[in-house]
Amino acid sequence: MGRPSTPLLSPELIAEAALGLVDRDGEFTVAQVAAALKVRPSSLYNHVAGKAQIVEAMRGLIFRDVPRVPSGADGDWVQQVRVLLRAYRDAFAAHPRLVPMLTSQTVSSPDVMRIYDDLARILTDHAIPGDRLLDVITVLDSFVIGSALDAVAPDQVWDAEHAQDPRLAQAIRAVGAGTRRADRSFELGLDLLLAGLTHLAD
Amino acid sequence: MGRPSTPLLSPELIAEAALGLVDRDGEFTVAQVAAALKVRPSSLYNHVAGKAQIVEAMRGLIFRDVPRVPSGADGDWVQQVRVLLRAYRDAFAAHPRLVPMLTSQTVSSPDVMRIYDDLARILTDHAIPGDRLLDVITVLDSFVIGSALDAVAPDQVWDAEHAQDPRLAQAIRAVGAGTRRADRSFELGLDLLLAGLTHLAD
DNA sequence: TACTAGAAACGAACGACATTCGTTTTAGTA
DNA sequence: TACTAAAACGAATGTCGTTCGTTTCTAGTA
Repeated sequence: MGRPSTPLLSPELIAEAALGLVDRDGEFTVAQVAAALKVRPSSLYNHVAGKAQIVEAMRGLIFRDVPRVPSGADGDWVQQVRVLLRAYRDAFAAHPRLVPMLTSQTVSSPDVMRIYDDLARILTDHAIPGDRLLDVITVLDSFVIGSALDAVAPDQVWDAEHAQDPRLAQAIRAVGAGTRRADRSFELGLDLLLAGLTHLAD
Repeated sequence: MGRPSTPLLSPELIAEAALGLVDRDGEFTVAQVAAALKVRPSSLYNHVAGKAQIVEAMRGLIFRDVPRVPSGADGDWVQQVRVLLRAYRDAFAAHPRLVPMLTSQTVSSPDVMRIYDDLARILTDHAIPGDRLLDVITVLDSFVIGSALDAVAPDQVWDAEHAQDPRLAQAIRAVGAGTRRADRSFELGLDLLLAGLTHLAD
């Protein structure tokens, strides 16, 4: 009992333990996180304010390693945007079951703003008019988040049984497994949006 | 006590009461729903299996009134898709605080599949190749859901204080209030995606 | 070096909440 | 008119997040 010689907990350790549970079970309880860290639930509250804050810490975790796009990055600007959005989306896709939890609260985490900043710089440096900047970023952000949610959806959503239209039912049967399907759709949407952006830049 | 002469409850009444609470508070408890219906919490379980089912009933409620697009609808097919997606998105936007709850579970509600069916029919009837159909629908669906989530986000997300890039910060300050901003972005994304689809149809 | 303040872990307890079960009353039906 | 099932209720239960007082140890200071 009492304070240990070396701390057993930290916000990062708590977030990592919670993320492990979410990846495995799709949910987590404070008691489970405590058990994973060989600690009593009440101990967590010396490091985080509550369960919601643990979720925010997980958000920080998954975006921490999204690489910045340097000012003089190689490739044309469309390619730069493409790479950035892929990295943004991959951060979600690496922890699919976490995504729904991140949609409940919309906190302006610095880790997310950093991505917006890079996006804004690339777009304004290359032909996107300033009065459209925020709308364009919102469109791209919406698509990425929507795609991330789609990747979580079990293929049950695309259950051929529920489709009235026979061509839709057949298309559902023809398509591959979950991850590949979501990947292909994301790339298609990226192509469509970026092609549209080049027209907007003219 | 005992069974009343005329039933006080039904799945629809329960869903409507819950939706009212979600619109007002952004959340709901079973006890609150019961109180709104002048009933004890345990009574609800004679009509719905649990809280998750109440959420699903709310999903059905908001999509129930999305109009079908008839086979011989007027306007070109791009316009038909545009109208359908707007209606789909408006159904979300009418109850913003409900949207995050709908992302947790992904059940194939018939009310949603009906929208997919119409979408599939319009797209295949007009030039979208069958092997791309499901990907296109997924792209459009992802964008709509992402946009719906964006509409919930308080403008705090677009807080100029957190933006490093000065041009982003200025763009944030220049933009209007929440709802109009989300509407404009949705229309822009719609333009971009539909323009891309016409190229895909060639 | 002795002393103090605060950090960190713990145990106990609380309150909110979803859910279950047995009971009671009434509606519908053979 | 009896019987079955529906529908509302009250009580009870288990889970869960969170708070609080206590204990022990670390770090800073006179």
